[in-house]
Amino acid sequence: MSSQAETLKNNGLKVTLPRLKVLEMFEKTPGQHFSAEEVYTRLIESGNDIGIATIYRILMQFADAGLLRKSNFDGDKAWFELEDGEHHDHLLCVDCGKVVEFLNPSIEQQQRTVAKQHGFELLEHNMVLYGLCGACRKTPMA
Amino acid sequence: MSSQAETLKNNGLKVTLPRLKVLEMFEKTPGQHFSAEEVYTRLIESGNDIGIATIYRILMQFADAGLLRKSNFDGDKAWFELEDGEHHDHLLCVDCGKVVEFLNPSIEQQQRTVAKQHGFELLEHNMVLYGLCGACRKTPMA
DNA sequence: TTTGATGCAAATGTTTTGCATTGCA
DNA sequence: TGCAATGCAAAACATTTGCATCAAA
Repeated sequence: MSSQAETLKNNGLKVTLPRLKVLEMFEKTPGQHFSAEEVYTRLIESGNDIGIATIYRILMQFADAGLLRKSNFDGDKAWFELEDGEHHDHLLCVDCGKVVEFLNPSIEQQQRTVAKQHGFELLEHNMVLYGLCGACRKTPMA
Repeated sequence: MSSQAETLKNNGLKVTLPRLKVLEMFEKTPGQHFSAEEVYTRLIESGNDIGIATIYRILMQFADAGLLRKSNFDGDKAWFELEDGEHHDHLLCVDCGKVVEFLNPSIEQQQRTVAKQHGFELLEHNMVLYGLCGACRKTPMA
């Protein structure tokens, strides 16, 4: 049995071809983010016969199972990435779309403090920093 | 001329009835957030004749002009609030939807540091903390 | 075999757009 | 008057869902 099949089983998901293909795609490209549409296009182009609805269902299941992480970079469409077990936030270049993952313990600490100050129990958070990456700062858009 | 008319003019926007009504609605309820649909419903219920498309156009213009601030609490619809000139982030109760605004200089500082470490010029950021407010912690959902 | 997964198409919810009409300056 | 703003309806877009079919256990 493939390692992907093992992963699915361990997460209580029945092993099916579409699920294997989606998981495989993410594991082939560690550290990258994809929208549902992108996952769909890639699989279709790889010769797989799969529907966009199935992609959405699988991505949601994987996110629920903790295999994938779902991010919403503002009002835009949702992006998915492999969950590496380690929480992190995102730094996004508004020019080229480059995404950098980071983890800042000091910020995480302060977030808990802020929540506490307002009587909240912090469950999770979403933080995206928008800026210009080194390359795009040197070559501004025409 | 009304103060709302002044505000519109000062921001390079022609003074029209729909714009006045939208601005007035926000200024009447400081510190509150509304979706486009909510703004629409409120104005209709106040006896105004206005289209949803106009609401969207006006909200976008106001956000561009810096009069309003647009927030996307995850993949959900967009929310708008009066821009008070002071940047702040949001703390949201996942149960009752209560929104608390906060500003934490230490986090803001760390964000700049993180961006710098990765060679980015920080332009802006989006941060939403999700949790349970005091009231909802005491009376968990059935 | 039997239940759950899939694919398709249609429905949904939010937001945007084309276009004829209206209304500020 | 003239051009921008509006209202309506339709389009666009991401996402979800109903349902008949298919496939994994």
